[in-house]
Amino acid sequence: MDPVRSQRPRIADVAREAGVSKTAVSFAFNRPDRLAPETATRIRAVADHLGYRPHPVARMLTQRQTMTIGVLTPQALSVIFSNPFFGAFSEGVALAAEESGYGLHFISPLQGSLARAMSRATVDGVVAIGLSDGHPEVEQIRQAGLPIVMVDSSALPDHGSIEIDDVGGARAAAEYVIGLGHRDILVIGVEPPAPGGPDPDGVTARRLLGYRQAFAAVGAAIGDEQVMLGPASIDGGIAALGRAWENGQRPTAVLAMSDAMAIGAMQELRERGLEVPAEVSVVGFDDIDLATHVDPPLTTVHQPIRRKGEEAVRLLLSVLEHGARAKPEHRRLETRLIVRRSTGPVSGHRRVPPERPG
Amino acid sequence: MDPVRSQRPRIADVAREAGVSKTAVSFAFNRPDRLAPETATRIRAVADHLGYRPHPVARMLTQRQTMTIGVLTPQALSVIFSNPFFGAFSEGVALAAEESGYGLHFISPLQGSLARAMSRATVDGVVAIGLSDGHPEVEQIRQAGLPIVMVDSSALPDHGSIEIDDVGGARAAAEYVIGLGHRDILVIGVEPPAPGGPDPDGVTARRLLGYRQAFAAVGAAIGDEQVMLGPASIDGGIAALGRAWENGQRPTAVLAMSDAMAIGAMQELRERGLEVPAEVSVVGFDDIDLATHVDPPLTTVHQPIRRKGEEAVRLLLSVLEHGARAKPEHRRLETRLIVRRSTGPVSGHRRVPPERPG
DNA sequence: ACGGTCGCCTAAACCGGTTTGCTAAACCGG
DNA sequence: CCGGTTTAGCAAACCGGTTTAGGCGACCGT
Repeated sequence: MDPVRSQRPRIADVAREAGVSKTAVSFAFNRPDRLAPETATRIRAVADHLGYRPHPVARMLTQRQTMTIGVLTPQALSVIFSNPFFGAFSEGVALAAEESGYGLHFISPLQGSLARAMSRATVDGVVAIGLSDGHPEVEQIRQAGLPIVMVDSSALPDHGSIEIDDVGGARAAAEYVIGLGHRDILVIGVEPPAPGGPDPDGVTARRLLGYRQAFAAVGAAIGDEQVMLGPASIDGGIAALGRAWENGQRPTAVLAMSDAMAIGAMQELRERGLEVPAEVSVVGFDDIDLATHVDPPLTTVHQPIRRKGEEAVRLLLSVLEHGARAKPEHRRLETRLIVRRSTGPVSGHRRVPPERPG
Repeated sequence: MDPVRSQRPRIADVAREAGVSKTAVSFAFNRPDRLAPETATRIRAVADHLGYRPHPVARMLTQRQTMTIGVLTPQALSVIFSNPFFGAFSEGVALAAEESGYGLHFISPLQGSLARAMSRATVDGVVAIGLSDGHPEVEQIRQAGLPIVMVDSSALPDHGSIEIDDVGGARAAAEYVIGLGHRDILVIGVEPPAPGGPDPDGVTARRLLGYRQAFAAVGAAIGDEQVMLGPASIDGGIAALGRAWENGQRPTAVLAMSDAMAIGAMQELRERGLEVPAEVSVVGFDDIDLATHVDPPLTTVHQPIRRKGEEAVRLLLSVLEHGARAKPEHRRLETRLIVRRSTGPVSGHRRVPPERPG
């Protein structure tokens, strides 16, 4: 018949027990200098004895800050965590957040609705990755007055952003295989999150542009049938390469927009009896840790994934601390081609002539 | 001279603007049935026009729930995200959380203090992975009245837990290599998070026990010099194998407690001119996705990583919803050996005789 | 005309803290 | 002994919502 009144001790309980006011208790925790030393000590002792901890939510409410930053992803976390790229990005984010004493809250569509997830989230600011500008949630966030830093989406002028040189990186990759003599190419790309055609401004579009620029420069074109999209995972790469092959594509080089997909493609090539790089060259993108550890080590376009996460957080924190007066910064990080052993000169002969034999 | 009074519209603003009470506005959002339909519509229109969203923190405070679950890790997120195992585990956690409408908050030591991080965190419950029982934070969490589910630590009776059969899995792995004729073994283990000796109850200890049981059954023993610890990553595996080799160990089989480490070990073996599995067999633990994709595909002990995350969350949610009256459940998931191609019979001869030649 | 329902809406209390005046006592120099 | 300054602590307002307990008028049956 006694349902344990008030599970958790409140500040008033401590105050009563210690024979002081709530204010005193609050001071004992937050501004001990405003209390006689021994009073502060005594209050803390009572609090300890009662097992009292200030309720974090109540504290957030009065202080108007949560000491938490949100990581916003347009895709479900359950799919995004399977991409090693995201793991590395999160490392960077976590590093910067932890060292500044901020917690991390991952925000992804709840029951299909990113908006619903956003309105529940208690964060001081948001790092959004891969969220295209048009996305309605961006508007919602701005209305909520939350600072936001966009990663990998072309920037809106009034919030910070971190980008990489996607076009340049892709172009470098393509130029390299062109230099090796390759002209028959297959592009394996990352499917945009929203099923509704590639977002015109997305990563995929920018990298494709880079590839196309390089080929255009030597008078070649990349047709749509040479571009295969899929999810950014090893299995996605396997599937994409498989589909291309079934469609009759017989490239001498594969340009993948993600290392995970490149690794899948290599594996599927081997499965089909093709040697990498002797018969087919493969280039990835991202330079995830794994890229050096596969066999053969993957030629790929390096981007500073962890640093991207770190800088995004630092940009956000600078806005949080200096108020919105710091005008939004747009930072672009470099990419560079890393040549390893998954690429080689085009072989003089084709084992399986693509057209009529003889 | 007008610093934008009240950045964000409050419920009182909406009430005034719509000419109703705060209560009515609240009802318009939460219990429209208690209002005349057209009143509710009008209020919502006004709210919309003002760009009003209920403040999530205030809402949390009155409803006494945050709709958020915490994932507690004793290590910094910046190190833990580099382990593919954790990515897969998070996938499972995210899947179950998202489908129930819960958000995810990752809790890791802030500036070195897990306790500080915990007291800031606004969550309804906690899934703790790899937190040994003795950890003082467990006590803190209980005092805070937060439900908790422990993953991979031997259970305290009064909260739920998810475990796997570490001992059995390790024993199966060891028995298998014993059956292949191997007697010269190297164990590569996961270094416990806290630098202070292996926790006697941790995963590492349990798996080691399994290995030892199997070898004891054939009258062999695994000496301490045959056990090498390191961080659970590819590089950790490389380093561990390297160190063992420098110490003069010449095993014919390597038992690793993590696939990432096993992959690193394989790579380092190849680096040193040894063939896997012809000259040295390698067994992993976990069966991460990558295990099928390396060359050769890795023989390993499978554990249902994603399901572990899912079930932990479901256990937690059932406590959250049925109150603490549901008595804590302890669930143990199965492990099983998956034989792939990184293991083979011990070769009859040693290329490099370990002792005096001839 | 009257008591009883019902439908719609509100005032006030509450969630659990922090913060802003303010008061009363102690201290201090002259 | 007196006016002024510190010091220690308090009451009350506030953060931004939700929820309880009614109030009030319209409608209804008699």
